[in-house]
Amino acid sequence: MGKGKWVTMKDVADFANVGTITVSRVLRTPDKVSETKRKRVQEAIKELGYVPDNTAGALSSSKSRVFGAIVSTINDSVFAQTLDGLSSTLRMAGYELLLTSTNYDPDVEEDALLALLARRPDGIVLTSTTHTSAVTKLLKSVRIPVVEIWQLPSAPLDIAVGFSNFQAGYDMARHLIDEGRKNVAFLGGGGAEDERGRRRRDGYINALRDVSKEPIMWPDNEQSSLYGIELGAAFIERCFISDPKIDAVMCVSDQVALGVVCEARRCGVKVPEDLAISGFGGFELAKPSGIDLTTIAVPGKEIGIATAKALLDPETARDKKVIDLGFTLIKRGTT
Amino acid sequence: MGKGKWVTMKDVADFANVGTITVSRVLRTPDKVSETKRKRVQEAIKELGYVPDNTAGALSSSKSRVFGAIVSTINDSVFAQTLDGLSSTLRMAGYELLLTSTNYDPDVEEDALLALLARRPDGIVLTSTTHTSAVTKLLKSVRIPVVEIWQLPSAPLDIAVGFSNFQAGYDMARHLIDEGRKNVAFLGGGGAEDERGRRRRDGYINALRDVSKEPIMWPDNEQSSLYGIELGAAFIERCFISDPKIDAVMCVSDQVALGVVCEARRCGVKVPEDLAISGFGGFELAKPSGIDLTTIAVPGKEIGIATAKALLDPETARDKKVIDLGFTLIKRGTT
DNA sequence: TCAGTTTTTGGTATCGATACCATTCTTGAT
DNA sequence: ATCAAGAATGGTATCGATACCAAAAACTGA
Repeated sequence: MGKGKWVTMKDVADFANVGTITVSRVLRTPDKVSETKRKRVQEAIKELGYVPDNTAGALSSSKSRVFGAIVSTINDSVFAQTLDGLSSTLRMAGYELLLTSTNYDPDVEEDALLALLARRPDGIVLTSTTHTSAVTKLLKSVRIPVVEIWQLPSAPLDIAVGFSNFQAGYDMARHLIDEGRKNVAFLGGGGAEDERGRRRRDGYINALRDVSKEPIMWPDNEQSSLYGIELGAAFIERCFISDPKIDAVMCVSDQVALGVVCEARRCGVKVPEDLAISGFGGFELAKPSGIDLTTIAVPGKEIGIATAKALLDPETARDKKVIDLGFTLIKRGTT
Repeated sequence: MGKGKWVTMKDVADFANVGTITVSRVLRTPDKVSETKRKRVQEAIKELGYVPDNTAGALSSSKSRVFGAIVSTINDSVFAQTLDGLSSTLRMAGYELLLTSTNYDPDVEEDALLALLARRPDGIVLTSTTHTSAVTKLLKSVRIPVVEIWQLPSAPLDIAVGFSNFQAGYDMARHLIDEGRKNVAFLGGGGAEDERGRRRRDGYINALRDVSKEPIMWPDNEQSSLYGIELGAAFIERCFISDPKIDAVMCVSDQVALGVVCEARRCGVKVPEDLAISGFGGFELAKPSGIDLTTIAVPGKEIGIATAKALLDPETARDKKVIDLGFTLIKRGTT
């Protein structure tokens, strides 16, 4: 009890007058132990304040009961939902999550992966779908489930959980066109670091081509340092004002759309009469927020939960390989 | 090379014709090995694709090179910044982060802590400062650094890194009063789950008392299910309109403030003439966003970095025990 | 009652690294 | 040339659990 060292399984076994293996069984397969001994052991555990040592267990069973995740950034509310769903589902099953972020740097991904593998995780989650060749090679050589999430890759390494960003972009563009908009612009998504946003933009481009329209994209300069709300605000002033034929803008994210909506209100632009606005992400900008934004709701938490299930039961998940959870286009007041 | 089993240190040693311990030293203390052997070992490592097994290392050295973090929720952009800073700083030092979220449930915290301790982390990070007695007892008995972050506790268990929410609330209230506002309201922060918000509200209450004013708090009903932007939007309609003497509102968060600003614009309320608005959090609602919100910027990332340093060098950190990183009141256009 | 199962239990080897100690090899000073 | 001090290297025990196998106990049906 806190002599500076941890209580070991042997201490518990001696205290309860059983073999160590019996203690182990009480913890892992309680129904294989007689009730008498089970109770005695459980009391001993409580009495001594025993906390099992998983590192030792991992070594001998080669099951770490830990999963590793490499995310581009934690700093994104939709990723965060996924992590929340993932981590809580895993913990209920007795697993933990080892988390690393790369800040969108593929070289970091390689380092991070090596560091994770050194912990011998029972599975790996990746949010990026483009990897260096070293990463791909490593992932193919390990015999653990690898789940790529969010963006569905064309050729999954193992299992993929997510939805099609391309389709999301396509559907939203079609929605705006179907609403009678003549000149639909796309705002954001040009940055090299945002692969998912680019896919949505590709979907938009294809939708416009399908109705023989030329896409209008802003900012055209890929170097633009604006993002989020600021980008949305800048759009009104620097693009919409100077190009008044635009009657709808499809934003790469809800954040951006929020900026557009607020700035439009400030400048007296009527929404949706003068300008229809749509976002992407779908979180808390519904009617009661006063924004009432048309958007695409993404199953962030569901992706986390489905990923956890795939990790815990990879065989079943591999039957499908690609688990498409879809998305929901929510029409609200801004279109 | 992927026969289904991992390459072990012994394989590398045999390949390079050295003892296993030499391989170990090449990885951990390279300058204690002669250059000849070091190079030979490094080549062998690359050749065989050796990835060290940290679970084994942790067992024999009783250093896991993993830190555990228990956060209330990942789903909060300011926490996320901290996690980003924490995780990247730790990884540069060769450590990883084991992450668990409690969803604000103290009972979950206890479970999560036990699960973490089973992994024998080298240190623990907690975002909550109120713990069950079982948790406190456990944390006191372990001989590893425990860092409580964000809200500075009055009696830290070990080390604390953060800032004073009370002071932040106090300072912002004083700012509004100094700007000549007569009736400053506080919006949000009543919920039992949001301890930090409550502290800010306490600071606000004290500031008003100091100038002999009665605090105005909304929603008074603690059960209100509104939060975030929606709460902000609701304030205008349900509180401000019916109580026009209010000339300033101090919001518990930037999210809430954003809702107020947008809804105020929509309803034609002049900001800041009719209503001054302030937020809390300080992220990307500056001038270019079109919102230009007065707020308190919180050193989210710095907290993460300082926490990492404290974990890596607890002795130095314990000299201070409480590391107050402060905050910055940023006056902008809404006040 | 007894052989044949099934259930419960424990002993011992093992996982893959590091700690500790002992040994060998350098190096430099005398 | 010799010895002492220090650097480099390796052998073996060890960390704390689980796997595997074997033994003991309990149960079954004829």
